[in-house]
Parts: sequence; structure tokens; C-alpha cells
Amino acid sequence: MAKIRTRFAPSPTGKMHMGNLRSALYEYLVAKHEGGDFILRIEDTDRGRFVEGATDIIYKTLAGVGLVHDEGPDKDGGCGPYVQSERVKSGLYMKYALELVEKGEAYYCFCDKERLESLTTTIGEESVTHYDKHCLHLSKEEIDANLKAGKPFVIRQNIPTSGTTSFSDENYGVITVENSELDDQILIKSDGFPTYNFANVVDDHLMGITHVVRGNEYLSSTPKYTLLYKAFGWEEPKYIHLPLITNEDHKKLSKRSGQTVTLEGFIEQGFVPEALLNYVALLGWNSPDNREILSLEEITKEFDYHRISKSPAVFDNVKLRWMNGEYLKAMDEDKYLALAVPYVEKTLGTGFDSKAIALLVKTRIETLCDIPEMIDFFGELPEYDVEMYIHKKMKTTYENSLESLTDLLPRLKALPDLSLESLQGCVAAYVEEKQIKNGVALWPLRTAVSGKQTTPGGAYEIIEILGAEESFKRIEKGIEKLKAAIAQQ
RNA sequence: GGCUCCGUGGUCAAGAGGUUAAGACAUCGCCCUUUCACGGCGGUAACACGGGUUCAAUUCCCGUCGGAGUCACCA
Repeated sequence: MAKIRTRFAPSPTGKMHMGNLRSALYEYLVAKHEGGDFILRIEDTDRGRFVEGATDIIYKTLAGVGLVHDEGPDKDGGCGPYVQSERVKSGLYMKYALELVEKGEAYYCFCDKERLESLTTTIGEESVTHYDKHCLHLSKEEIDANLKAGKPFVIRQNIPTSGTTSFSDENYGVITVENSELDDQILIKSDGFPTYNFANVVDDHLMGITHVVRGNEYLSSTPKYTLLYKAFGWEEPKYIHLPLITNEDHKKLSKRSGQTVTLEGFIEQGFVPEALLNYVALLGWNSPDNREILSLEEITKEFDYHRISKSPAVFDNVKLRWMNGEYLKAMDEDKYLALAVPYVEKTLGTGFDSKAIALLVKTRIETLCDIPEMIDFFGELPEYDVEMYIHKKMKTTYENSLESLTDLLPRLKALPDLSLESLQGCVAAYVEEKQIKNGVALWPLRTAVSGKQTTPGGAYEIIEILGAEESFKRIEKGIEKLKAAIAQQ
């Protein structure tokens, strides 16, 4: 059995789409599960969409998620160059296109935009063009004359008008289409660059790709590939088409839907690459033993492309958030701190113990972006409703809250330090002495120092971080609020 | 609209000719807890429909319906 070779062939047009990331992952997995090679090829044949620096983004993101390629522009494995625009320079694609022209499998086309538009029909909001093979019937003389006159041309694939074409997909089985459904697609564009479909076939063959792994949206153009392989007399690779990833509306994830769809976008929203990769791995595949939190190594070990599903999967941000939270909780402390402290300092500056605060929220956040709103009260006591002191379950009222606070304040002030231990000891002693429930003392205390219904950590943690001066100020403010509330009753 | 693919809870997703139809997220409730969270326990919730084949179909076949993808000098 020959070594498996797969490739990730993105076009450098900007950020990494999550669908692309999933494709890259599965391409990597199909190869790596069997100890094969994973190749990176840059498909930059669309000069109009080329974005400067986008290739670097591809390198960075792949490295960032751990999908290390064996061959690519920066790692020559003997099949280079791995950038299509560089391959164009050698006349490679034109040479193969002309070979097809020789065989009658392709032909020059000189039709202009206007003529092409006259072939277009509109169905609903979509416009559909089916080329009529007009230029197939040009005589050799006419072609030569046009060429000599410098008339712009494209080269089209000559697809049979009758019969059917079938190919076998590893995931979807045998798929057959009528040839008459297929358009004579352009192989070489008028700027001399190959189209994606053509460059793909040529390069996959030349680079010895054994398994073409890609999204389901290519399923319907695959018969054209089959015909191309046949025309060349080349052996077809195995195809593994992946189920589509959709949004909540069950539509293909797209950049212009307003939702976050890129890796970079999610990272900006406080997600970590490992969680993103793990989540996306589970869209269309699951491990036999049902585990969901898996490292790339574990996935690689378990992965079997025969378990890939056929039905589209909705990208569920809620589950992603959960999973990200799991990663954050399990994360090594130093690594977490490096990620989280900047978020803390962005909201609170550097006047607090940023590490302590970051650690306080470690198990309570789902994304790093949850940090600011969770900790903002450290910076400034929010305006809060005095009714927050009344908590049925804690059995607190204005009166007993006021009592707790006024009793506790001098005791706290008398403490030699505000460490967790001394705070605990102080309040415990008070509770014991007054024979009250913990909550009667602690609920008002936490409310006073935070002004929030929910906080990371309890009163002790907050006071320790806040420090004496600020804590006492806040408790005094709480006492005033309570007095005012009681007076009003 | 043509063609192609898909159709198990709200979502991801096992399963399989005979099962009490897993599990996870979400949701609801309870416990724990100074709150939230975490954790623990439990609940609600699914085989799109109609025909076949079969002793038996959610599972196989056909049709219907529904959804999606695609039909570019974009990839």
C-alpha cells in the first residue's frame, strides 16, 4: 500500500475560515493516522483576490493549531514549487492544457463577455450559464488567425454532450451525473492562469496526492475532474468529501453572514486554538469511545475516515463556548496566566494583583472575553440596588445585614492583615459568637464589597484583593445604604 | 429551475432488521455551596411522512415532503 499523501490547498485571500480549518484538519488526519504525508500548496491563481501577507497567515495559523505540514513552499519535498503562481511561470499548466487541445479534449475559445452573457439565464436570484461549444467548431485557420491577431482567449474543457460520468467517493459512494449537465469549464483563463479546477487536477497528479479531502461543495464539480483525469489518462485519487458546516440557519458558513467564521475572529473573541480545533474535529466525526475533549494527538490516533458522517453539521457556538471553558479550566497555570492577565490589566490597569484575579476567574469563564465584565467591580464599585441585601435563602434582611456589617467592620479593621485565613477566622468567630448562619454575615459582606449579584469568588477573596482601604470604604457605603433603606420603610 | 447530496431530541452525535434508541452541549429540577460557577444526582426531549420487502423496519428498497450544495475567466 502506497503512502497516503493529502494536501491542504488554500488560496491566500485573508483569514482562515473555520470550514477551511476543518478541511485542513481532516486532510492532516487522513494522512497522519496512517503515517502519511500532509502537503501544503498555495493556490493563488486568482490575482484579483490575492491578499498580501495572506500566505503568512496560513503558515502562522497552521503552526498555531499544530497542523504541521511535511511539504510546502517552505519545505521542499521534491514536488515544488508549491505555490501555483510560481508554477505558472514555467508554463506548466499551459503545456498540459495544450496537450488536451491536441487530444481534442479541450479547445480555444474566443467568445467575449457579451456573447457569454447572451448565454446566461436567470433562475430566481441565480444566474446560470451553459456554454454552447460555439468555439469548438472553429477551424484551424480561424484559430490561428485569432491567435495571431492577439485576440484574448481561454481554453475550455470539451465535455461530451451525452452519456454519464461516475466517480466513487469514499464517503458518499458512487455518484453519477449526466454529461449534458456539465459545462465546458474554463481550464486556462484569459490572463494565462489556470482555473482552480484545472490547476487542482494537474497539481494533485504531479504531487502524487492519493486522497483528495475537501468540502461537500465540491461534490458536484467532481465529475469534471474525473473527465479531466480520463482525458489525461491519469489515475484518479480517492475522494473524501466532507459534510458541510452550516450556521444556525442551516446555511453554509460564510464570511458575510455577520457571524464570526474565521479562526482569527474566534481567537479575538477569547477562544483558544486547541479548543477550536477540537470542536471542529467533532463536526462530522466522533471518536468510537465517545470522548469529546481530545488533543490533536489523540484525535490522530482515533481518527478513521470511514466514520465521517454525511449530513451537514450546524456550528454551535454555545457548545464551542463550553468546550473552550473546559480547555481554560484544564490549562496549565502559566500558560493561562499569559493569556488572561492582559485581559485583566486591560480592564483594571496594573494596580491590582492581576494574577490573583485571573486565577479567580479561571474556572468560571468560557472565553477570555468573559473576564472584563466579571471583574470590573474591582476597579469601581457599581451603583447597586440596596434590595440586593435581601436574600431569602440566606435569610438576610436590611436589619440583620446592617448589624452584620456594622459589627464586622471594626473587627476587620482590627485584623493584623487581610489574608484569607485571618478573614475567615474573624468572620467564623463572629458567626459563632452571634449564633447566626454563615450567610447572614457573608452575603451582606460580599454584596457590600462587590455591588454585584454574582462574583468570582466570595467575600474573602474579594476583600483580600481589594485591600483594606477600599474594602472598608465599600462596607461603610453599604452601611449607609442600609440605614437609608431602613429609614425609608 | 436542472442536477447532486442529506434527513435520529433545539444542536453535535452513537446505534442498528428484534435495543428500555447511547453520550455530549443547551434546557428544567434537586443537592452541595456565603452568590455565581464548579461538582454530583435526576427530568423533559428524537428515528420527517407514505408505501413496500420481512415473522419483525427507525435501520433495506421506492416515492413524497423537507433542507442544503452546485450550476463563474472564485476557490
